[in-house]
Amino acid sequence: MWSGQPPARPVGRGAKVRVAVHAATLAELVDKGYAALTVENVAQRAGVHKTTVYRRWKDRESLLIDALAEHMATDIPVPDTGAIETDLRALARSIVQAFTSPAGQAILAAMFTGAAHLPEIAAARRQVFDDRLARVEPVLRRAIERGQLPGDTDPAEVLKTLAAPIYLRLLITAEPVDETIADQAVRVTLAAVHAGALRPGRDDEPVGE
Amino acid sequence: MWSGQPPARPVGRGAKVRVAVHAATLAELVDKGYAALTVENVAQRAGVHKTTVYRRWKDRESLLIDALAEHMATDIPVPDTGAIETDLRALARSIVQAFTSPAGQAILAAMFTGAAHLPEIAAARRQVFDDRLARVEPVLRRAIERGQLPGDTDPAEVLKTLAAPIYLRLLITAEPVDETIADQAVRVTLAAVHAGALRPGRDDEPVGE
DNA sequence: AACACATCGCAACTTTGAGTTGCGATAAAT
DNA sequence: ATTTATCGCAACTCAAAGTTGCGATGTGTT
Repeated sequence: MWSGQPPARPVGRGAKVRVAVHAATLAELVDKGYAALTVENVAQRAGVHKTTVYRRWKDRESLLIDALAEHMATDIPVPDTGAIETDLRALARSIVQAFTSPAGQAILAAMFTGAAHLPEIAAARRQVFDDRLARVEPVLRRAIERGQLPGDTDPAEVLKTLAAPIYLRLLITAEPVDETIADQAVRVTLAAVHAGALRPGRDDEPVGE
Repeated sequence: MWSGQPPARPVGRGAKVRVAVHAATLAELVDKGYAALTVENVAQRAGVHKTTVYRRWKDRESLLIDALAEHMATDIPVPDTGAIETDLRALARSIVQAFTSPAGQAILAAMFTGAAHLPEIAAARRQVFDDRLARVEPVLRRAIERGQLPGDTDPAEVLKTLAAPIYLRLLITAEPVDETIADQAVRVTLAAVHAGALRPGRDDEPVGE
């Protein structure tokens, strides 16, 4: 939305304001929460006037989405240890670590429970997940080439199976989430893979009837 | 919060207002969304004045929480077919059906993505999940007694493993959710159970190192 | 160094919805 | 028929979103 070419000549001032407001937005989000996130407070914290914020961002939601999107754009490490078990464990633990810090909690709340009803943030959320999926897919491909996973394993399904129990605890049951949970997710995922339950497009599998 | 004993004598009028406002709240939620849910609109839709709403509920959030809690209090069917596969499939499909209707979508959005940051609704959400867990636990107990599941299977873990991939798709990846997903969740869960990955409190299990 | 122009600060708005208060009207139980 | 809690109504206060016009400031150019 703001990734267009910068206005012809003066490119100097905008960048600083941009990062200052982004930082202030996330900071306010972390210690006030989404509900109490006012544009005035963000502006004041950024050392900038309210009007300036509205000149750069359409409204409050746009600002928040922009700040979250930029924060989420940090690359995640893609493990390559030579064994699928340790690779998956690293992935699961990185999810856990990303969302258990105080900042992670606040961002999670805003990202997945705060402003989620509007289509833009839903799209952003989906895109974040898709990006990570694409980035991590080689891990599964290599495991298949090594013969550690069945050849018809669906990488996307594996990663969803890995992530799902973690997000369930983060978003719904609100249990403490730690490496124990991550490791159990790995065990469940590997059991499912080796049982052939994560192959693509198999809607005709027996389920018990 | 409003389950106290009714005021001594006149108990007639309050009940009708209560259900009317509840219904109006959910109706407004469904076709306007959480963001556009105003007390005035709810009151008007319920054929009641704004002030009356504020006399019964502390604020907007309390009203919404109360309405959602009452709606969620409907009992879900507890399957008992004699086979764990069909029991689990029925459970998974009931989750899918509960949240794929238009009303279910709106309620999901409010319950898990709309007003989730405040502690009361987080508690309500957790409680709803715990309730269903308790209600459904006999299904797993019977399966263990029948010898269809290992004796040290953790019922809570089984149900979380069953529900997690469905919620992931509902809340994060926003994929279409149908019986196909439910059935795959069953396959994954059964694979995990039979591999012994869903036993209680086993933090010392090998994961690949 | 001086100019030009975009951006910023500032104050004064409008609008909207939350939540409150006092009073008169209404409906239910006795 | 009377009592009493509840409801309708209007008139508030308050906070935050979002807007506008103008003067001040900083940035890149000549």
